[in-house]
Amino acid sequence: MAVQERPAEFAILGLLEAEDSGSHGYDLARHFAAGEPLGEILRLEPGMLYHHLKRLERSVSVTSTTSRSGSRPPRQTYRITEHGRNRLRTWLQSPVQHTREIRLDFLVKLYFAERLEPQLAVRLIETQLGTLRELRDSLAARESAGVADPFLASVLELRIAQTDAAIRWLEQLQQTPSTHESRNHKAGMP
Amino acid sequence: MAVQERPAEFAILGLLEAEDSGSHGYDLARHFAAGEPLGEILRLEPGMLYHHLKRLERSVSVTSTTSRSGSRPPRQTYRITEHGRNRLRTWLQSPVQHTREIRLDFLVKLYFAERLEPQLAVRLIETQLGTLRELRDSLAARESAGVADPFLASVLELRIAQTDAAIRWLEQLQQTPSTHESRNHKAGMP
DNA sequence: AGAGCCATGTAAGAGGTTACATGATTAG
DNA sequence: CTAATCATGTAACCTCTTACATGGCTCT
Repeated sequence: MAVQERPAEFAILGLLEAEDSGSHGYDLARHFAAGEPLGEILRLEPGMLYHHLKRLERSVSVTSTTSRSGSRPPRQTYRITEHGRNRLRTWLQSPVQHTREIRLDFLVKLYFAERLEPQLAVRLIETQLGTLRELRDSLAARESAGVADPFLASVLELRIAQTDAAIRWLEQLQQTPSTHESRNHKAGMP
Repeated sequence: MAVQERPAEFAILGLLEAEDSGSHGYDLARHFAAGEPLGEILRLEPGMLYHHLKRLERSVSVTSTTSRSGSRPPRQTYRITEHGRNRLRTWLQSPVQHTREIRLDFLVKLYFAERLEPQLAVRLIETQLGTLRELRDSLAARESAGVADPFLASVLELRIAQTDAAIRWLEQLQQTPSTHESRNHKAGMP
């Protein structure tokens, strides 16, 4: 697995971006539970969630403040930083490079792009379509150039079929734009 | 990742099944290098290869004999055992349960089924088609039952599209049967 | 009083990546 | 003589999964 993917960390950043007042671990955890839309594509157990929060703090993408309300156990309230916001925005604008990443990485990007700034989602779908079309064309070129091994030919056909399916799905997304109300839409992320 | 997947170990078993006289690590490694058909779907670095061989030996799926030929460095020659043969055959007959496993696990199964016993590949394609069609139907049922969240509806549509693409690819495989000569075809695995 | 929720973690271990260690032999 | 190939591993380091530890609060 390539270094620097970590859709989970960007998902956490995305949740914090939508919460001006910050959020704490247990609160964030609910979004990753079964039944929640985000939980349907990305499951995150408490252990890993708290681990990611520590990592994000180390990379200065979030800051935390300890607060005890009454006699409850103390909470770590996390807020996204300027640096975190920049990383998030860059990530949300970058299409995934491989068809297999559509299922997880791209869906997470789409989820937050739609919720944070619908225009971002429109552009993301466009650039992702461009990337996948290039990929499809390069696969098709390899196929028509002739593949010696019949097994490898099948593999190529599978990849083309999966990529085409993703392309058609994206085209359909483009035509039936999200009716999602941008409840958390802010004037614009920096 | 679920326990007990390890397509890499079954790939090693598959290679050993085709070599009556056994094989050693460095020899096996060549099959997993770039350029080789197997290497196109499953890359295995030396470190992991030797690690898997040790594991397979511990689980009595293979046995090893040390042999030094001349003054060369001593080789560990590995041979598949009866138990290993049974595990391999069971694995080759089991369809994968998720669409995302088509790209790796299923392709490895197909690769070895075709090479070891073409009839096995025919049956594997059939049962895999059955599994994927059931999956597609259950996804379609959930879709027509109505999904509240529009984002989740998109996710469902993507999964259906990817599953359909895999189904059509398998149907095409079925119609244009492998012309692969069963060079290593034996009377039949036990 | 007990169940379950709030809240944050640690521990153990499976599994993988990358790089390097070692040392002999063969090809140019 | 130098580089590549043969041959087998170890070491360090990530990531993720699963399970559990801790302790207070709230609801019935």
